[in-house]
Order: sequence, then C-alpha cells, then structure tokens
Amino acid sequence: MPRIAKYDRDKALESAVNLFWERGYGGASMKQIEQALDMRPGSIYATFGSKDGLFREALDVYAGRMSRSLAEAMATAPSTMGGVFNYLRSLTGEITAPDSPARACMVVKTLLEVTEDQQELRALVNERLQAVEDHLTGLLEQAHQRGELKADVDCRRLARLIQAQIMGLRSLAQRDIAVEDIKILAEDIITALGAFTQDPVSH
Amino acid sequence: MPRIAKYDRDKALESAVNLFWERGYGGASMKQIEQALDMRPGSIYATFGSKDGLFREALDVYAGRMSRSLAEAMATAPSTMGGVFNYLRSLTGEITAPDSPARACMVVKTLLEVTEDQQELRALVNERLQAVEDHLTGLLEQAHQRGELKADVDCRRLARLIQAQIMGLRSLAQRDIAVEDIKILAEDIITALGAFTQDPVSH
DNA sequence: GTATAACTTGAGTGATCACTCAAAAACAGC
DNA sequence: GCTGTTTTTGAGTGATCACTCAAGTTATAC
Repeated sequence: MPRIAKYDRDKALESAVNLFWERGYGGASMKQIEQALDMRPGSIYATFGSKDGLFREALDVYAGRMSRSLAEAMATAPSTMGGVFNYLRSLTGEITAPDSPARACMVVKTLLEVTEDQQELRALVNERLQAVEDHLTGLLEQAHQRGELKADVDCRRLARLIQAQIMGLRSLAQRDIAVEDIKILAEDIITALGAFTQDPVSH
Repeated sequence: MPRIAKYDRDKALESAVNLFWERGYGGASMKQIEQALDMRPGSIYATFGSKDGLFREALDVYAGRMSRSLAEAMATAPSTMGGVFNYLRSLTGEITAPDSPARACMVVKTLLEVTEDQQELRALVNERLQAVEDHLTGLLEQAHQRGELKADVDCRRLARLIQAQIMGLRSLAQRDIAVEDIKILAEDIITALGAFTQDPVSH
C-alpha cells in the first residue's frame, strides 16, 4: 500500500486547488494535473474518479478555506459590519500574496467559465455562493437586532450587495493593477457600504 | 466572389461575439465556430487568420457595444453620476434579456480565463478595462468641477470603484438568481455609491 | 516466506483540438 | 462564353484531449 491515504490525498488536493484556481477547469490539462499532484493518471482516476470529481473536491477545499477566512475576520471585530470590513482588508492581503494562484475568486472564475452543458458543476457553484449569502444574511440579521444597521436595511439584500462587492474587488484585482490600488479600492468599498451602517465608518 | 466582404464579415463577427461571450475563448471549439458563423475552416482562417485573431476582433466589437451603451446612458442624464446610475439600471435590462449570451461581461470573463501563457490576450483585456477607467475618470473630473461630487472625492478612485461595481453586479447576476433581485442589487449599488455624490440619490 | 490484496505505473485508447491545402466553385473583365 | 482571379470547400494534418487497463510494485496477513 504505497499511498498513505489521508495525508497524501489532502496534499494532492491542495495542489489541485492551486492549479485549478490559477488555470480554471478547462484550462488545466490532465498532463498538468499529473505534474502538479505528482501522480500518474491511473492513481488520479482511482483516487478521484475523474477530472470532474477532482475539481469538485478541490472546489470544496477552496470554499472551506474561504469560509474559514471569513469566520476569522468576523471573530476579530466587535460588530458584524466591522467584521466584513476586516475581511475585505485581510482579503486584499491574501490575494496579493506573491504565491496566490490568482486574485479573482476560484468560485467566481468557475461561475463565469461553466457552460450550460455542465449543469451539475454550475449547480455546485450556485449552491456554494448561496450558502455564503445565507450565512452572511444570518449574521447581518443579528447585527440588525443589535441596532448596528440602519433600521430599514434588508439583510438579504445587504448580504448580496456584500457578495457583489467581494466579486467586484477580486475581479478588478485580477487586472494589471498595483497592490496599493487594490487596498485603496477596498477602503472605498468600505466607505460605500457605510451607507448601510448605523455608525459612521472609521478609517 | 461568393462573399460580399464587409457585410458578411460583420455578420460573422456578431455571431462570433455571441458564441465567445457565452462560452469563453477556450470553451468555444472551431467546430462550434464553424457552425455559428456558417463558414468552413478555410474561409474562417482566410478572413480572420486564426481563432485568436477572430476572438480579438470579437472582443473589440463587444467593447465597442459596451462603450456605446455607456455613452447612451450618460447622454440621457443631467449629471454624470446620474448617467452612471442610468447605465446600471439599463444594464440590468440588457443582461437579463432572454437572448443575452451571458449576464457577466465578456471582457471580465476573458480577464478571469486567460492564463500567463496568453500574455497578448491578457494585455488586450487590460487595455480595454484601462480605457474604460480612463474615460470614466475624465467624465467624473468634469462632474467634480461642476460640484456634483463631494469635494474630497478622488475621481480615478471613484472610476475604479464604479468599474468594480459593474463587475460585481454582472458576476453576481451570472448566479442562478431572479431578474427582480438583480434590479434590487443595482438599486443598492446606486445607494452605496451615493456616499460620493453631493446631492442625495433619488429613487 | 509465501500468498493475497491494494495500489501505482505508463503506454496506449478513440475522440477532439486548432489548423492546412489542393481542388472545386463563383465571380469579374472582355 | 471564355480566361484569370478570388474565394470556398471539406477531407485530412499532427498534436493533444480525458481516460483505461494489463502488468508491475509494495504493502499486509499468517
């Protein structure tokens, strides 16, 4: 049994995340996957079933990372929107790291890549984004009850607006643009979102 | 000479835009292109040089459409930011039309699709997005001089923020989401951008 | 030490990729 | 209606695509 199941599997998945995040599903060939995972085709197919199966697992790993990153940022702030602003700021640091496979979000890249003949993958992506929206909506509803948000704010609408902000920030960051300008954009997004908070945004 | 040059060339390009916009560069095969343009490979290569050449021309056509659409929206508003809000509202109508190849922007889809071994295409996309930013910056500077924006607003920063809003709106619209919710998101984006205007946003 | 099971290997599968080019077809000039 | 030029055609190019499987290797069981 040359393969120590759990450890090597997770290590391979991490490599798959990095490759798919950088190149997308269609942009990553099996030859590149073999090289990135240091596995031969037979092993890959025995372990993950198909390129599709590997990608779905990689997307899950990536989504898990995202959720964890958001949860950490929320935990270090006294208010919910403060946590969101924390997240936007820490995000700019993460995506501009020199070893980041891409600045844009892997889930959004997949959302824009999938065609109608990949309905299952499209459904998976939609579920992931819906889950983020739902989670964020719940957090905002608590904040709303604590009086952190303006009284007439619709929490689900605000959750979607925040998700759109993250998509916009990270997509624009994919342009040939300086790190400093991305940080500035994040601050401007925070300023704009201040329209929905009770207290004025601090800088 | 069975091909009436100009007319058929433009018609073919329109078809190419629709196919590439929907499926992306890598997602559109030559077989699908042949079918969409109703041309055989030899004619396509004689006319456009390569798949890459065809895509670049299609991207130009699309970018031209975008610019025209923005200019029209700006023309029907008394103020610059009012024109931007007009554009965001008309955009939701355009991208939710049943015959729209995709809701997300073709330029952004390309931006997120291209890898580092496609530097020329990446450069072309960056140029197009930079041109939009520059154009918007110029318009906002006029508005700033007319006192339409808050005194401390940086017009280039605001232009980038607006571009990020468009990217975010159209990317989120690519989700499995109702048309009405996209319109609501556009209104919330307009509200958020109100943080930078002198006069309060009207609804 | 031997048998059995678990797993990896990598050459090879047919299909599809972007692309080519000799031959046929459709035109213009006269 | 014939000639010369331009354009279209579509079978065919080698390369690469995702994927398979018989054979080989490495582990465990006893």
